[in-house]
Amino acid sequence: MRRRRDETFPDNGFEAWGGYMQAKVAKLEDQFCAESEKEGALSHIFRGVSIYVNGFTDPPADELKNLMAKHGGVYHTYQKSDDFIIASNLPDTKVKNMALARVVRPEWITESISSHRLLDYRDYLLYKNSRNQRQLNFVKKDLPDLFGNIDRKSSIDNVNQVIDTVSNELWDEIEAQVNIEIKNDRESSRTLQISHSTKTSADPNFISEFYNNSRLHHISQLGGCFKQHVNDMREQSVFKFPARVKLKETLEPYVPDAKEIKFEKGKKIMHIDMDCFFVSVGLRNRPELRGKPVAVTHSKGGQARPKRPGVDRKTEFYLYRSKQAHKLGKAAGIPKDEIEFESRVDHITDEDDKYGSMSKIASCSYEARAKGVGNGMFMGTALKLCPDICTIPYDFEGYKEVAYTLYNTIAQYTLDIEAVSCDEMYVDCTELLKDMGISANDFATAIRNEIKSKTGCPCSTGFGGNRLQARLATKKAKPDGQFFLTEDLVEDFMFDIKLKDLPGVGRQISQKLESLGHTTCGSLQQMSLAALKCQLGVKTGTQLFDQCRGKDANPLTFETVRKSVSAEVNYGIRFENNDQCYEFLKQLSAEVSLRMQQFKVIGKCVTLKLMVRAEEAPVETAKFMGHGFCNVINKSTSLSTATGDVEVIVKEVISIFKKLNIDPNEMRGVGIQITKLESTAVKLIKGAMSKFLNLTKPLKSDAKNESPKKVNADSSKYTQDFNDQYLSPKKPKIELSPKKSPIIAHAKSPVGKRRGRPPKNAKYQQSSSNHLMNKFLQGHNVPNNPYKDPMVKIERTSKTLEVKVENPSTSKELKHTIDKPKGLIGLPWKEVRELLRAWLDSGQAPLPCDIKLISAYMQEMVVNKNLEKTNILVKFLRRNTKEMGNHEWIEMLIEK
DNA sequence: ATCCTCCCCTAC
DNA sequence: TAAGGTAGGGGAGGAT
Ligand SMILES: Nc1ccn([C@H]2C[C@H](O)[C@@H](COP(=O)(O)OP(=O)(O)OP(=O)(O)O)O2)c(=O)n1
Ligand SMILES: [Mg+2]
Ligand SMILES: [Mg+2]
Repeated sequence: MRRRRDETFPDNGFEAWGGYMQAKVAKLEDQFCAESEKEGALSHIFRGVSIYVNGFTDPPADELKNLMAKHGGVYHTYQKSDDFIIASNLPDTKVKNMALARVVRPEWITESISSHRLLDYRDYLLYKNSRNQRQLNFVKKDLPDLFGNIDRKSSIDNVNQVIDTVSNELWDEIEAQVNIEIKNDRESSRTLQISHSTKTSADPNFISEFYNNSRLHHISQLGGCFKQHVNDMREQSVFKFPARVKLKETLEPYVPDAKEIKFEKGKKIMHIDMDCFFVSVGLRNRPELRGKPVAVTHSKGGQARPKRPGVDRKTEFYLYRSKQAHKLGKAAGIPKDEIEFESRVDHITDEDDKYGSMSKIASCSYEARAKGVGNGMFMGTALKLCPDICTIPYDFEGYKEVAYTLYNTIAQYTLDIEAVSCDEMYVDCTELLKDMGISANDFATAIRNEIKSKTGCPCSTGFGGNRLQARLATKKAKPDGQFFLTEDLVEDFMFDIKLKDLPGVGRQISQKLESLGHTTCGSLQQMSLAALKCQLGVKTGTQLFDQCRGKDANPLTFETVRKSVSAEVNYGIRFENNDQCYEFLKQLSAEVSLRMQQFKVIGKCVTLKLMVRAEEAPVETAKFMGHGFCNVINKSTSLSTATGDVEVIVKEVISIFKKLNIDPNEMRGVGIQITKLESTAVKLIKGAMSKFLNLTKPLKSDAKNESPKKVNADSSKYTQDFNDQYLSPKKPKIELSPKKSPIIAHAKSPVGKRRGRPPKNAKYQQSSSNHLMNKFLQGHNVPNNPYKDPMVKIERTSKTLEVKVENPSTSKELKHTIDKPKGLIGLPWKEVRELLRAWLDSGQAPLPCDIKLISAYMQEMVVNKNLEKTNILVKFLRRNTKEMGNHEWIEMLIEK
């Protein structure tokens, strides 16, 4: 049973159409003011308050708009900088990108109205992070302290002047809280209880609060976003790179000489990675810390604190070590007590010691590394190695911005990019360098300068004949350097490389190899292929055999298909009863489901992962609110049909949970993963829409046209909002205004890999129309792509489609489409927009069926009262078309 | 042989 | 205090 143990406006893609949005916003606002005065307000409690509603809310945006009007507030259809953002259930990827201190639950509005006064919005923050969190909930000794806290709060928080002007009520509110606080203080332990409960999994906002502060969550999400970003760029690009010309102009003419650097097989693979990424970003506005040992961490460090009762670090650390010893013993065939090894937990002292901090260092400067400090290390350990280390806080916004600039800088020159993480990628420069006729060295220098001047952060690059060489070259180049691992250097270079530094060789494998007597590549070259396979398995053995010789046959993978969606929390999990468990599972399911909507997938296999305190482990964990020493249980269910529905997921997950029969008190971690994915995205080929829709239908039904209408509808509305806010700029010019949130997080359907190994799940591939699409687009992979605009690509595509598809009954199907033109309806705004743009760009005369599709779509928009967007569309169409007949018709519709 | 489930490992 | 996520490759061993 137990296994082993602003630009005020969001970039919605229309801004290039002539400053239309600004005018639009102003006009809407005027309209709105007039309207609300006319109606006679019920109260003025929201005077001076403006809101912007993001995503789904209860009550819905329309309702909130009414309420604001009736109570003296302002509702913005598009976000302005002073707006409070009203939201109730943002997925976390979205969360990262907002001014969290202003994201407020809709209850703030409704409850303010029902209590006839403006309540403190801080009590309704959707996300409280440790910095702006209201301090009142925590234990305070005396009043002065408390008030001091509040004062500091208001200034730090940038508390809106609105709040200050209505401060009478605010102060009433604070006084009330203070009284409660005093009362609680008298009943001494009560207060502790309260503060405890806001910090664990039992608290309703725990998940958001945790994710909001989790570095690993952030880098994971960002990494995913950039993979998608590359997919998207490649999908939409015409593979022309004007920036190449500009760059070349700035360079000295290149004279190829005999000593020109050569890489293996003529390939020129670049790897690029930001230097101590989080630190570099943090140092941009802390120049006084440059040159010092610096670390990014949550803890201030160096403070001894009282021991929590029940903590037994010795026992817990012993368990970690013996588990590791056991593994090693098994791996190397040595009795486990004879093994010597280093554990992460070796140098950590007790909590009441100044070296006792178990806060992790996300990234540290090279000055700190010189003293032995490393990423992922405990703060306590680091302090011992480097007592004068300075700590700086996280800046997730900043990381996102810099990462985005990094990617877009490279993308100006080529899209042959494999995204690795937010600070790192591989780039196939073979075509690029040949086309530009410049040297790898010049390109590296130029690109690094460009990135540094745009972001203020240094990076390093390495070049080689394959990905392994490029990556090792980068390591050698760091910090702030570049290195070219040319063919003639490879052999000597590899000899001294530590096995641990090979990508894919981590703690377990390197320690195992060490027990076999190998620490370096040169040494491992002695080992036979057969022996390696035997020790490490066929794949890993073969890979390592090649790697230690500097060989790597794996090509870069530019485009990726997602194979799983998951969410887990292994921090702060403490339940008192089963109901709390269920509630948490529900919330986590909702998170997973939202992410699935975002990625436009549904899935067939639900896996629940639990971390449960091991029997021997102390109840109180060494790390505050950590998971401690645990057994991990994974249990999955296969569904007969794929789903993305929260209810279904919750049901499965709870059913698994019940079967496992776990004591809720012993739970330390929970995760939900969905695999066996299918795409729900209706993939559009730009232009020739009707034809495509016809042809897609058979494919879609083949693919089990299961995507429930409900999910689909929600998803498209959700995604639409999402995209409106976060759509990434297409043109590099946007990079000039770094204020503009650089978001890459918009959802796109997965696209089949163009290179690399075929996905295991062939069904998904076949069933996805994207696969077809992708196959047909391969022409764009060729250098010097002759196609000038998206339309050409499309025509070509649809022709191919016509040829490929055997079904001859095109005309019949076409009729079908005209009769039931739901083709565009339900598609995300963004896709429709792209489609129309491409369609108009083509200059192609609209076919009657296309017009019908658009009309139907707009009609639907009107029905849904989505007038703003309809209006935008109409104006856009009018500006860009000479054919007015159909649009007059549409306008008639709107006036109705 | 091939698939499935559970697990381990790695990377950022 | 502290924020130990997430996706992918791969292997063992049982079911088919
Ligand atoms: N255990 C880790 C490793 C990394 N990161 C985060 C912080 C890093 O800044 C970022 C990028 O990881 P890198 O491996 O690229 O490390 P750095 O960029 O910090 O340093 P380097 O100069 O070696 O690339 O990911 C983290 O939070 N925890
Ligand atoms: Mg880095
Ligand atoms: Mg990196």
